[in-house]
Amino acid sequence: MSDSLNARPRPTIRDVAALAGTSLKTVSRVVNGESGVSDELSVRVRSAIDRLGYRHNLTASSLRRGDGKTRSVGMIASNVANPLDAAVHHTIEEIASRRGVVVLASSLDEDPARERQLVEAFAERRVDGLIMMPASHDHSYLVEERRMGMSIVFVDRPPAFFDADAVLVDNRDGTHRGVKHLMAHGHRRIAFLGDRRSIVTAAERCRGYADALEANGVFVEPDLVRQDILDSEHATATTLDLLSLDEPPTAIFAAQNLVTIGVVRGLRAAGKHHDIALVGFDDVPMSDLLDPAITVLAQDPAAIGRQAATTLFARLDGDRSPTQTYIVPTAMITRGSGEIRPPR
Amino acid sequence: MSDSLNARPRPTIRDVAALAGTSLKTVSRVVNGESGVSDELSVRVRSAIDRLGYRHNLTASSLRRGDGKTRSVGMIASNVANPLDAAVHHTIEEIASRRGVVVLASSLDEDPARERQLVEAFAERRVDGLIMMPASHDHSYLVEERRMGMSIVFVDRPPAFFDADAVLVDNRDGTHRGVKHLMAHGHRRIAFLGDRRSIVTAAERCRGYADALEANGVFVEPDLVRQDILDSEHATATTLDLLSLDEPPTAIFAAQNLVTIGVVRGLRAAGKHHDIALVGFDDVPMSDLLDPAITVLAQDPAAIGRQAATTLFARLDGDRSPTQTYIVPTAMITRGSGEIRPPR
DNA sequence: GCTGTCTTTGACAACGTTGTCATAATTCAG
DNA sequence: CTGAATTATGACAACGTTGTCAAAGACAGC
Repeated sequence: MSDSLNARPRPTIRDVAALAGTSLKTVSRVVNGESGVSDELSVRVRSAIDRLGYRHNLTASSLRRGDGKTRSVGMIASNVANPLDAAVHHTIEEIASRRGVVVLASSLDEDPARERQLVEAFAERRVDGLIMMPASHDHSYLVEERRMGMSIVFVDRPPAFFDADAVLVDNRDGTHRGVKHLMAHGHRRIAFLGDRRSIVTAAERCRGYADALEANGVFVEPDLVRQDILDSEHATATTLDLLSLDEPPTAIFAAQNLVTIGVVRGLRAAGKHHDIALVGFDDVPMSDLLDPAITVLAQDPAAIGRQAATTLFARLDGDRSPTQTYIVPTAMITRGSGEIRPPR
Repeated sequence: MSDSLNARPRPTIRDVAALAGTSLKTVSRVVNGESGVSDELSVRVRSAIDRLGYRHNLTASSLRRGDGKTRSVGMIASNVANPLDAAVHHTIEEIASRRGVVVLASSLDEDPARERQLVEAFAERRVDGLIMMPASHDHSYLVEERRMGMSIVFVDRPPAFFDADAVLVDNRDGTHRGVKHLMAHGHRRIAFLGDRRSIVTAAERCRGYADALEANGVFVEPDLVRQDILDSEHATATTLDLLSLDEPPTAIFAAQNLVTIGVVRGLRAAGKHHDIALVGFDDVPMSDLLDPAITVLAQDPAAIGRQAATTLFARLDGDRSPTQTYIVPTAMITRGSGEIRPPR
């Protein structure tokens, strides 16, 4: 690290001006590509910039500028390592970077307290906008933030007690379609394994399950509905438990990707993976290579990210129209596991 | 968006001071938790802060502060949607957030030009440090940045023409061990499928393959070494091509996760997945559920991220010791595909 | 009471930039 | 050649904060 010994402070516009033999303001004009600087002077300034290794200081710039824009947006994800979140992040970041905007990304790991901390951290850095996959159930605290100029778009889960743009997935309808698909293949005893009930999307999916059964005149049997499944292992155990019932289900709907993986493990362990049908919500990587391959309702993370980013930037560009909720449809990918028929 | 109509500007320290009936400086002291403010005044200031919804402005703060720290670090990933990068990102973000530091994350998608753009974008925002998974092959341009105070840690790939801390993976040795494992199971005709040769890690892995063969007195047969594989489909096609040779390989080493997936598809398509052994570099999600399950050399993204973050923060805290390279070992996970024996 | 120390408080400048406005130089119409 | 309009340039204040320093008050020791 020998360089850091002869560390020198970053040159400022002042240093550039001195070297180019001109004033602060002229350098500022060149840096910002404003018109009204003679070619000769402009060249001199630019060469001084190169010689000094000058870097524009956006911190100072955005402080002084009228609009107060920092050219940064925050993304609050459930977990940036989750494949869906990561894919959404990637799309947002790509669109943002085309506009010279950077993305601050943080995970909240289903912790509502952390959500507020992160909003505060981003507010203190004066991000222009926020893309948020929330964990809390009351977003009224954001009213103040927005009044003070922060645009906010919700993704994956809707805002509560707060009016904002949202990009959601057709949880209820998608699940409905998935369960209907199982019924079309002759199933009547269909189990539902879902994530924490407190997560709005999980609850919606459960509702879609009930919708589908009822629409086909089948009663929801409480014993077949298992919610609040926290992880993959829990899903495996629940699957084994379901299989040990006197009248086990002939099909399973797994309402989330980690749950799906756990169910697959459970079915394998019981040697039933070719006998019991399975449809999962969320695509699962490599699932086409399993035997049977898994039928899923796949989300489209690129479409979700794109919609979120374009909505946010439209707001930043001054769009004042009423808030909107966009539903990005899921696509059913039939691969085998969902087409297994029940024994007659 | 009715709020944005009655948008009001963010209150400043000035507004808080006026409401609390005190001076700027006292509010600043309270906000920064400095000592030497009477309890009574401190309470008055805090209540004024709450009433106004005041948010500390870190942009202004870091401009004024002596140390010039922005409490932000940048991460330049190959692709934030790549599971490995995303996991590393998550760990870094967690460690950073414990210190009140935010993480700017961007992808460069193997584009060296973008690498420089991103460094510039981060430099203009005066990030305190940079964690970088580079795409370019000459990092001497970073000398200037570091001299001006930016700490830099390389991850996954080493710096070139630039002395910096690096957190790397035992590509060569890991591959060596994987290929040796195949040889221990009786294989002699082992194919190697690798990523772009221009990527240093890919080249290292290829070298490890050659090492292992030579250490066991087997000549490297050029026909069995396929590099510059760009994606999963390409790997599938290459696998099929290898299988059509007069003397096809009895085992395959896939040097990267997408390649591994492609190879699996190819072996399946040819109905050879139970006959030809396979070891992959990088773990592959769900690979334990495949038949056969896949033997891999797994990286430890959490360990990589932790090492990168702690190294960076040590530098930010003033550590001036000589730069170091940390090697995070890979672990071989034997699951079945790598233990298939050749026909006798 | 007086001196000296310690604590609390605030006035002011400064961080690096850009908005505003004034001035000097140039061009153009008549 | 004059006066007006236009262009190029720079002086200065301001953005919201914190570092520096000085002043005022409280308190102890004599």
